[in-house]
Amino acid sequence: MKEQEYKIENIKSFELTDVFDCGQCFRWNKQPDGSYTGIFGKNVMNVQKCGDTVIFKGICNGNIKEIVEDYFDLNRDYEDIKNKLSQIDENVKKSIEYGKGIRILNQDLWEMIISFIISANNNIPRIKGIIERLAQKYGKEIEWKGEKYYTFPTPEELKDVTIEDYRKLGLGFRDIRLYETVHMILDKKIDLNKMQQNPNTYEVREQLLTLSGVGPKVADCILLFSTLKRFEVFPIDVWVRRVMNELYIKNEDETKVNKKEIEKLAKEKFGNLAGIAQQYLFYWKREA
DNA sequence: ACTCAGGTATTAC
DNA sequence: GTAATACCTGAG
Repeated sequence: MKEQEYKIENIKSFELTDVFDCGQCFRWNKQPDGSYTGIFGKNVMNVQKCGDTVIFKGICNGNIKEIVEDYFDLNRDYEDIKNKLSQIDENVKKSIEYGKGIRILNQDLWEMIISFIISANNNIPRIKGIIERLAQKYGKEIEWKGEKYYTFPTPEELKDVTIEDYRKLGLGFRDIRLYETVHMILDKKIDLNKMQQNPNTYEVREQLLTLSGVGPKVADCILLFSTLKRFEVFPIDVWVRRVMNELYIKNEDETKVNKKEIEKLAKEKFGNLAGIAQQYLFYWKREA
């Protein structure tokens, strides 16, 4: 595989920090020069932005233009989405101004399932560390510019990994959950290809919930951030609960806010764009 | 020492 | 059904 490059001029709705630090991905790292380098599938890539020009550079398993357009969701009109959401109210509008460069990546379904199981009751630096060690130990090495990168391990590559092995990687109590889910998928108790084809979000969500370590929040993150791409879901974590309470519900104790109430509110206000709205609100509240 | 972090599974009313 | 409780780990 040789290095390829792809340049887009006058790009809209694309800011590096917004895309990579809004919480949807775990394997992109900021470089000293401000660009980001990451690995997805068998592609190792660096992304830099100068003015309104974005340059994608890396070694790709295919045509870089096609790969980039798919992964970065470039064929979706985020300007239109932002305009629609901005009309809801001033707070949503403000959150969109803050995270105006967000794009929801098309990330591998399997990788998202495993990554978000690891994310439960955990913090981002540690989540990233665990995923990196997992890839380093069980994924395939790819070298680029003298640096080594590791693909996210496939189900097959995790076939013989034991619960103890996971524990050694620092997974903590999530070790058994990961083990069980890996084997449920290997045994085709859940067929990810079929899941990918199923347009019924409710059914897919129910299937995800049968996986060990996958509860409502993790299921919704998988639905939103993977290639399943269901924008109508609304993952509720501590930050989203906080921002929704502050903006709309105004309960004294945010921890006591009912999830059903938040879900209902999100559906009423954001409809089939709830997931994207969630991302702007989450990022705004967490970073700002 | 102690709290906290992208929740989930288990147990108890 | 809904409400409490434990849970690895490591950074602050």
